[in-house]
Amino acid sequence: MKNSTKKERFLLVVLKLIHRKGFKATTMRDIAHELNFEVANVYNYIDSKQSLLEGYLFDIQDEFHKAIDTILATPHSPNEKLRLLVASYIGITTRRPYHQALLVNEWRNLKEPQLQEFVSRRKDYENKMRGIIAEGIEEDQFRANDVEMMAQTILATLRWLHNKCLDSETIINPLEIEKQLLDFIFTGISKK
Amino acid sequence: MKNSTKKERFLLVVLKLIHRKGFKATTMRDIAHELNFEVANVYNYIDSKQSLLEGYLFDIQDEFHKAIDTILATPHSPNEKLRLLVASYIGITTRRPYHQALLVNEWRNLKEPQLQEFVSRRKDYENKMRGIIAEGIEEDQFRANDVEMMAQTILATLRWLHNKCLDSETIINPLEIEKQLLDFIFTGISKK
DNA sequence: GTCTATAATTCGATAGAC
DNA sequence: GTCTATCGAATTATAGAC
Repeated sequence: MKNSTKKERFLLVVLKLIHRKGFKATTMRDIAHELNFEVANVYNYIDSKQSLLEGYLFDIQDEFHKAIDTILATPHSPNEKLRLLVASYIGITTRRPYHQALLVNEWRNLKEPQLQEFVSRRKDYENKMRGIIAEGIEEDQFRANDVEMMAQTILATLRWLHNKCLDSETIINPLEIEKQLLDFIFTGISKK
Repeated sequence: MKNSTKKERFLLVVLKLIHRKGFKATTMRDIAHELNFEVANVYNYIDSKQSLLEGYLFDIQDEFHKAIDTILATPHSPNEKLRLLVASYIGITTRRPYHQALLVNEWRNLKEPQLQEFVSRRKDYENKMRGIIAEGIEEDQFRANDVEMMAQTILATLRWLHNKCLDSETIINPLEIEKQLLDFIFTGISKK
């Protein structure tokens, strides 16, 4: 039983290469060299350089969307939903840090109409997150601050995580990260 | 009295163009077209496309370093130093959002040896910030969490700000942002 | 400082043989 | 699926006239 196809191995090797060099700076020749074959062969696996990027980004974006939709479908309190959302975000990031790094760093390299579709879908995600926060404020669980800024600030803390996953020399512990991040988001840095 | 030289106006126009299109995607032809003259003329203002990026990045990076060094030289408590640091970060970002956006989004496009110099200097900044946090933990002002994660998480919330400055249709109020962000960083999202 | 013209290189992608 | 060979376009940068 093989647990990954040839194409899946291709995609992972190239993903790491693109992460290292940046999407624009990674040429088809770089990709071919990394796989020890010629440029023309790359086109056995993909249609174009652009479609390669699109594949990575919409794939990981979908995973984030499925996660938030699952959480929204639960009957939990806003407080608990936000905790679940943070936990799911950390889970995806620790499982697929290279995809997440690409999502954060390279989405600007999409071309129309994919760029607009990507931004629109991201906006959907953020709106759902704002919904949770707004609900929490209504129910007096969260402080009544600017909802948009709250959502973006929390997302900013989460969008940094892939760096820790990829830089860290030791195996990281998602549960430990989850604890620390939830602690920070919900009660801040002050001791009391 | 003119308050900006011809070169300064050139740099600002090009900075906004690069912010809009991305550094790699912005060609010398794009720059020339934006300024209504020919490609060769661009080289009257700059030596190369790379040196243009280096100029922007090290300029704004310097401003951040001067700010943190000024704060470190004060006799304030760690708590107060961190508040001042956040305030200064917000100040720089609201004053120079395009530079800050470039700093966050395009530093990867530096080439060696400038890339290494940039990363090294950024590490210096982060170390100084960790110092403030570690001191605050020692003095029992901050919770004893992972210092590195605390620093990076706070930085992540700050590194998002330029988006708000540049996207917002209304004039933003730095003091209002400062209040909200300090509130979040120090006491989190929870009501109580 | 502005232009035309072009050098020198690199890029993504394809044709066609095996 | 893999190769050689190459196309056509785009790139940064420079030369030299005005």
